[in-house]
Amino acid sequence: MPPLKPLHPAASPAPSGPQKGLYLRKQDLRRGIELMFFAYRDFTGEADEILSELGLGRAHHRVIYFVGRQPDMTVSQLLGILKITKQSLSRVLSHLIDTGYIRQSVGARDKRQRLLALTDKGAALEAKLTDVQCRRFAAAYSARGGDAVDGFVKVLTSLLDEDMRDELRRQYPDHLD
Amino acid sequence: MPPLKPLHPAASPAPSGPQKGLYLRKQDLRRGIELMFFAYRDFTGEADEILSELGLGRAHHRVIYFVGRQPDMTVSQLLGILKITKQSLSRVLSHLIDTGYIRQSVGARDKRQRLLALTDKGAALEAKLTDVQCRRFAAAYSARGGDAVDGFVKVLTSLLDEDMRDELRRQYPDHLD
DNA sequence: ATGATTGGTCAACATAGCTGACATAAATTG
DNA sequence: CAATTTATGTCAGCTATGTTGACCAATCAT
Repeated sequence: MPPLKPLHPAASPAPSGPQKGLYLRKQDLRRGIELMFFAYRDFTGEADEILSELGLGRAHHRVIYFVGRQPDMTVSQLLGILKITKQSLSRVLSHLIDTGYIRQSVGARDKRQRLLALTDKGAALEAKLTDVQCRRFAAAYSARGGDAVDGFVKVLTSLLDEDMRDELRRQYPDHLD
Repeated sequence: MPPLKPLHPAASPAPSGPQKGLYLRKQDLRRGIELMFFAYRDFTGEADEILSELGLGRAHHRVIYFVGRQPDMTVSQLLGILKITKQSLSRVLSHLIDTGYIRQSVGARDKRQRLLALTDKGAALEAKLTDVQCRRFAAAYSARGGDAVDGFVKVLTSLLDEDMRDELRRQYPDHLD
């Protein structure tokens, strides 16, 4: 593949058009868009490989991750986080239960609820997957330092829809908002 | 849906385990993982809606975006950016050509190459889609300020695979590395 | 001329989302 | 208690987007 030409030749000065801040130039916004695309893909890539060897996909990963994050969560809660249909979840969840990664128990307070938790097998996989992703984050965070991490978290938080920002506040009470 | 319990009760003090930096606590790394998931979903959500009304999907968006970014790019270059198979690209690209969003021309230097460019119709859609995503970024960037944007870009860049970091350096010569 | 590169095509398959319809059991409410 | 709502599950079918593998044609480079 022939290499792409740079979008903006090094010689071209920063345009001084009608922008409110230097970081609000169209060019910078597009870089943000592209960074999100590339970073998300690379960030999920390693876990995807591990999963595919086990015949699992990213959808399974999400279930395992969030169930591991909060044992005995209900199906409703999981649906609310993933924002997919119960039919979509059902396929993935059933498979994880059949293959012994997740177990269900009946809710004590409300017997309609199915409380979800990882089995030992599930917890082992969750640890492995979370580990590779945490390593990547730890490397990035270490390389860039606390101030950069702070900015990263702030900007990502502001990219969220309103309701997810609320949700995150509930999840992480000490979340800088 | 009953609200999720916070992962870490507000009362619990920051653990002082064997961490190198405060932002490298397991909790902070997991928040990073979750932020990437939620932010990516929300960030693509608005564009997805526009696309679905036109019978298009995110794959079409990517093609339109990157072709718009660099007119007359070759199929090889596009494949190299998207990192999908040519068969996957073919389906999407053919559709965009058939429906008049993209046009092809034969390479002048190398007649095997098909140079890709947006039609007026394609450019209009690209503008609309990029606009909604840029708006979201502009809002987030403005809300958080230049230092936060700087940290955001730095951390995302460090989350990339090595080769994509090189690629980005080529794309944005003034990219802080 | 030969071989490599660029691009396209056909077929088959897998994952992961979706809608719609329907069922069951438990909880809640009048 | 009866009626309704809620939580969950299930069946059937559709769509979008990725994958392999095989094969072909045009063009370029040696």
